[in-house]
Amino acid sequence: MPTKFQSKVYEVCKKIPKGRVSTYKEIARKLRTKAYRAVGSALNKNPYAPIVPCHRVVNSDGFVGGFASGIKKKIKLLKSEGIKIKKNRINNFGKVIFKF
DNA sequence: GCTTTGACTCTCG
DNA sequence: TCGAGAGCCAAAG
Repeated sequence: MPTKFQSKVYEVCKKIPKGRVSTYKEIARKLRTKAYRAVGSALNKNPYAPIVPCHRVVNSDGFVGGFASGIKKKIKLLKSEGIKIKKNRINNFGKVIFKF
Protein backbone atom coordinates (compact mmCIF):
# COMPACT_ATOMS: atom_id res chain seq x y z
CA MET A 1 0.00 0.00 0.00
CA PRO A 2 1.58 3.23 -1.13
CA THR A 3 1.30 6.46 0.73
CA LYS A 4 -1.84 8.54 0.68
CA PHE A 5 -0.25 11.05 -1.62
CA GLN A 6 0.68 8.39 -4.15
CA SER A 7 -2.79 6.88 -4.02
CA LYS A 8 -4.25 10.25 -4.93
CA VAL A 9 -1.90 10.53 -7.87
CA TYR A 10 -2.98 7.14 -9.15
CA GLU A 11 -6.61 8.05 -8.72
CA VAL A 12 -6.21 11.09 -10.90
CA CYS A 13 -4.22 9.21 -13.52
CA LYS A 14 -6.95 6.69 -13.94
CA LYS A 15 -9.32 9.49 -14.87
CA ILE A 16 -7.32 10.41 -17.93
CA PRO A 17 -9.41 9.32 -20.93
CA LYS A 18 -7.94 7.17 -23.67
CA GLY A 19 -6.40 9.06 -26.52
CA ARG A 20 -5.60 12.01 -24.28
CA VAL A 21 -2.61 12.96 -22.17
CA SER A 22 -2.04 15.08 -19.12
CA THR A 23 0.89 16.73 -17.39
CA TYR A 24 2.54 16.32 -14.03
CA LYS A 25 1.67 19.89 -13.34
CA GLU A 26 -2.04 19.38 -13.92
CA ILE A 27 -2.10 16.38 -11.66
CA ALA A 28 -0.30 18.26 -8.95
CA ARG A 29 -2.72 21.13 -9.30
CA LYS A 30 -5.65 18.76 -9.09
CA LEU A 31 -4.25 17.55 -5.80
CA ARG A 32 -3.89 21.14 -4.63
CA THR A 33 -0.14 20.82 -4.33
CA LYS A 34 3.01 21.86 -6.15
CA ALA A 35 4.86 18.62 -5.77
CA TYR A 36 5.34 18.05 -9.48
CA ARG A 37 8.40 16.00 -8.84
CA ALA A 38 6.73 13.93 -6.17
CA VAL A 39 4.01 13.11 -8.69
CA GLY A 40 6.64 11.82 -11.08
CA SER A 41 8.25 9.75 -8.38
CA ALA A 42 4.89 8.29 -7.44
CA LEU A 43 4.23 7.23 -11.03
CA ASN A 44 7.70 5.80 -11.22
CA LYS A 45 6.81 3.38 -8.46
CA ASN A 46 3.40 2.69 -10.00
CA PRO A 47 2.32 -0.46 -8.19
CA TYR A 48 -0.86 -0.48 -10.28
CA ALA A 49 1.02 -0.87 -13.54
CA PRO A 50 -1.76 -1.96 -15.94
CA ILE A 51 -4.55 -0.21 -14.07
CA VAL A 52 -3.00 3.23 -13.98
CA PRO A 53 -2.24 4.64 -17.44
CA CYS A 54 0.87 6.43 -16.28
CA HIS A 55 2.12 6.64 -19.88
CA ARG A 56 -0.47 9.34 -20.53
CA VAL A 57 1.38 11.75 -18.31
CA VAL A 58 4.00 14.00 -19.85
CA ASN A 59 5.89 17.20 -19.09
CA SER A 60 4.19 20.58 -19.21
CA ASP A 61 5.72 21.46 -22.57
CA GLY A 62 4.63 18.25 -24.28
CA PHE A 63 7.98 16.57 -23.95
CA VAL A 64 7.71 12.91 -23.01
CA GLY A 65 9.43 12.89 -19.66
CA GLY A 66 10.40 9.34 -18.91
CA PHE A 67 9.20 5.85 -18.35
CA ALA A 68 10.30 3.09 -16.01
CA SER A 69 10.24 0.51 -18.81
CA GLY A 70 11.91 2.82 -21.30
CA ILE A 71 10.83 5.97 -23.09
CA LYS A 72 10.36 4.09 -26.33
CA LYS A 73 7.76 1.88 -24.74
CA LYS A 74 5.85 4.86 -23.51
CA ILE A 75 5.79 6.44 -26.94
CA LYS A 76 4.67 3.22 -28.48
CA LEU A 77 1.77 2.95 -26.08
CA LEU A 78 0.70 6.52 -26.76
CA LYS A 79 0.87 6.04 -30.50
CA SER A 80 -1.25 2.93 -30.22
CA GLU A 81 -3.89 5.11 -28.60
CA GLY A 82 -3.93 7.54 -31.48
CA ILE A 83 -1.52 10.09 -30.11
CA LYS A 84 1.14 11.29 -32.52
CA ILE A 85 4.68 11.45 -31.21
CA LYS A 86 7.67 13.00 -32.87
CA LYS A 87 11.15 13.10 -31.43
CA ASN A 88 9.94 12.44 -27.90
CA ARG A 89 7.40 15.22 -28.27
CA ILE A 90 3.63 15.17 -28.48
CA ASN A 91 2.22 16.41 -31.77
CA ASN A 92 -0.81 18.68 -31.47
CA PHE A 93 -0.02 19.07 -27.85
CA GLY A 94 -2.81 21.20 -26.40
CA LYS A 95 -5.38 19.30 -28.41
CA VAL A 96 -4.77 15.96 -26.83
CA ILE A 97 -3.92 17.47 -23.48
CA PHE A 98 -6.48 16.70 -20.80
CA LYS A 99 -6.98 19.37 -18.16
CA PHE A 100 -8.85 18.76 -14.96
C1' DG B 1 15.83 12.52 11.85
C1' DC B 2 18.61 14.91 8.60
C1' DT B 3 20.29 14.59 3.74
C1' DT B 4 19.85 13.28 -0.97
C1' DT B 5 17.35 12.50 -5.07
C1' DG B 6 13.87 12.65 -8.78
C1' DA B 7 9.25 10.16 -14.81
C1' DC B 8 9.19 18.52 -12.89
C1' DT B 9 8.50 23.64 -13.79
C1' DC B 10 9.54 28.44 -13.97
C1' DT B 11 12.52 32.41 -14.55
C1' DC B 12 16.38 34.83 -16.28
C1' DG B 13 20.38 35.96 -19.26
C1' DT C 1 14.98 30.73 -29.23
C1' DC C 2 17.90 28.10 -25.96
C1' DG C 3 20.61 26.85 -21.96
C1' DA C 4 21.59 27.30 -17.17
C1' DG C 5 20.04 27.96 -12.39
C1' DA C 6 16.87 28.03 -8.72
C1' DG C 7 12.62 26.45 -6.45
C1' DC C 8 9.35 22.97 -5.10
C1' DC C 9 7.35 18.66 -2.47
C1' DA C 10 7.40 13.96 -1.05
C1' DA C 11 9.84 9.58 -0.62
C1' DA C 12 13.90 6.91 0.14
C1' DG C 13 18.52 6.35 2.14
